[in-house]
Amino acid sequence: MRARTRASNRRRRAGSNAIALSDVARAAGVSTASVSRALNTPELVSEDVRAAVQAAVTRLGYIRHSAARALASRRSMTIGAVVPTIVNSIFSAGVEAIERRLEEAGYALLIATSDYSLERELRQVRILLERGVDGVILVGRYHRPELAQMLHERAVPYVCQGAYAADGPPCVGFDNHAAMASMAEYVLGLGHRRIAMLAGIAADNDRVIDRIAGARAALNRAGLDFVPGGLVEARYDVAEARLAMKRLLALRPRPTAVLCVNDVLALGALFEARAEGVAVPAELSITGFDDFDFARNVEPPLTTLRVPTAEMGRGAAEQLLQRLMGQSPPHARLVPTMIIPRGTTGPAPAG
Amino acid sequence: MRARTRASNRRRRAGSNAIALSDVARAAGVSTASVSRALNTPELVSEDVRAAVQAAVTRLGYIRHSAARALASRRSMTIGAVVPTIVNSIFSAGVEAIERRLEEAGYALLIATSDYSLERELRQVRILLERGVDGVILVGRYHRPELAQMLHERAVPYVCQGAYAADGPPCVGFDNHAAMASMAEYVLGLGHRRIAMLAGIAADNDRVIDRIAGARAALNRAGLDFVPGGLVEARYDVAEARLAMKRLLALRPRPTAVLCVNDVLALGALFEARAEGVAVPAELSITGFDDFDFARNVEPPLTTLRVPTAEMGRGAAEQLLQRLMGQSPPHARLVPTMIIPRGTTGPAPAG
DNA sequence: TTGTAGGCGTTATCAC
DNA sequence: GTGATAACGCCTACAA
Repeated sequence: MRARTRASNRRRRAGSNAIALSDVARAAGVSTASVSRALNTPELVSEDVRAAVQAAVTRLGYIRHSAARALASRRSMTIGAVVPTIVNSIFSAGVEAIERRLEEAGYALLIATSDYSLERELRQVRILLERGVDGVILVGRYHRPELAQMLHERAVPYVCQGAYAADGPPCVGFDNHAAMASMAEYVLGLGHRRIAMLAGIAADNDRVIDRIAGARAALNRAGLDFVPGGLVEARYDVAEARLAMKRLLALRPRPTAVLCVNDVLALGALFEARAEGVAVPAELSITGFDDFDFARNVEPPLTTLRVPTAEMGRGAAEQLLQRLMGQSPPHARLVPTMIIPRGTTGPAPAG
Repeated sequence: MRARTRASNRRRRAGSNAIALSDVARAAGVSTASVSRALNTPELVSEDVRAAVQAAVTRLGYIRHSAARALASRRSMTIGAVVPTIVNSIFSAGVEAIERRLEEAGYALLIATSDYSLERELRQVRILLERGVDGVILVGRYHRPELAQMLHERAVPYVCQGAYAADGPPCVGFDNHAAMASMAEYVLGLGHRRIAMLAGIAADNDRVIDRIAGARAALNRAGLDFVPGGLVEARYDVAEARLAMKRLLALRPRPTAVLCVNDVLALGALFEARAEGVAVPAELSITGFDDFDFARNVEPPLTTLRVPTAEMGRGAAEQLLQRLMGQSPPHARLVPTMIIPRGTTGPAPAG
């Protein structure tokens, strides 16, 4: 019965009809170790072996089994990212940049959404850890304390994106407080004194909290504050933004400027103002935050603050990769932002 | 030397300081098999074992090792999705819906982008296969032939999303040809005769090709065609759309209606028309496709065709999950679309 | 440079 | 219901 070949023997088992590395080894007439080396560290094998393995691989259509690789090498070559949502183009652009960079380095991206909930973020990280990710990318400064602990216990490096903090965990981002403060100052410089703010839901969201605080700080320095009732929150959704904006437009005296926490809200504000017949920027100035695709193309084009989303995503991926390679990149990286004055802001109306 | 405990013994090795299932077994005073069962098929173990294992798991902070599970069970509990890009909210909303459904079922989502290239899509699928995904979700009807072959060889099920075809591989989508034809008919019904089309890049893109063909077929049935020079392509980007729209607006006689292949292009067209002082819809009607967030909120609100993006995503995930569970869901599922008449369309101007 | 062989952490097949 | 134990497919000292 020695006619029973290894192939048939293999096929007998478990229903695995896939080509394994051992099949390649046999076909190439070398050991499995050599195949592994030819594939992973080709510079360590002779030209002959490399060629034979290469030929066998293509002839057999061999595809590596990454679970087995992960188990043996103790690295999954997978990175996990948890973002609030990918439907907001700010995050999706960041994720796409991350994916691109990781792909170049041979890593895959496991994606999860937190829905702006720190609780959910924690759960997602746990799942990612089960999946054996080699690193994690998060958004923002606020996280459940258990999160850092879990990551630390497993020695899984992580990078936070979108908010700069010199002291916290590694990050790539900017100072939300300062950025929004500068926008407030810009509007103050235009002569506005009755200023309101259209914010996102602040709960659990450090970016929103920092931006609100930044704007308020700038106003305070000028001896002002938001107009009474002039700080409203809305979900990141044009319809919600319009509703919230309606409340701001109903204030008397009406604010002459509305600072929005992001561009989606700003467009909602702009649409609502137009629907209500309020002239922008003659009667009312509106500012956005992010500078996404539509910002420069609406009428009038939106004054906003440019955030280098893709650069942050790529930078976060880069930093993680470097850590994974045993390097020690700068702990925190600050990316630049810039106010882009366009058509939705103008001098405060007289009176 | 028998004082050398298993723990220290374990710690000695390979740097793996993670808690393993065997540690849980020891702590709970049961076999590894029982732990595995208590975790995966709790109904097969006694109440005592279940409780002991549960306690040990939480006490030790045990996290399962999915690579090992994948290797042993031959299932990675991971699904791969390849989409053109996630920056377009149509796709990101679909991906988010997919992720949600998969999460409920305990699957993780590996994401990859094709950048609208079938070549790249094929490469990405190969990578996903290396990753051992249990299933794949794709977009559209057009794919490299090698793709189906690879998937078939490995017996990995897949579902295509966003385009309905009764005969091709399993899919969840709608008939792009018919949908765009209905939109063309709607515009014809408004009395328009000089009609143009702002399309996406058609190469490799069945959705775009079908939509163009659908519109043309409807026009043909009315004895018409696009106005000469009235079919232009643009990347899905507001700025590009405006450029393309500029060419359309320069045609003489000017078209009275422009059918856009999606909402992003339609907004670009709308912005450009407004910038050029062309009244919408009095002088020019514009239609979109998708009904994304901004569509109903711009001024005037965009007439478009609603596509149930999230439903398609969820449906695709659902179909894949059913296949994975050995069921045989309907091979192709048609989701409904609907024309949403809003403010950018009106009767053809006289003359 | 190449091969041998042990082990990575689970699951699944057997007996009991 | 429970426990041994052999895979699962690959990597990586270690030896040659």
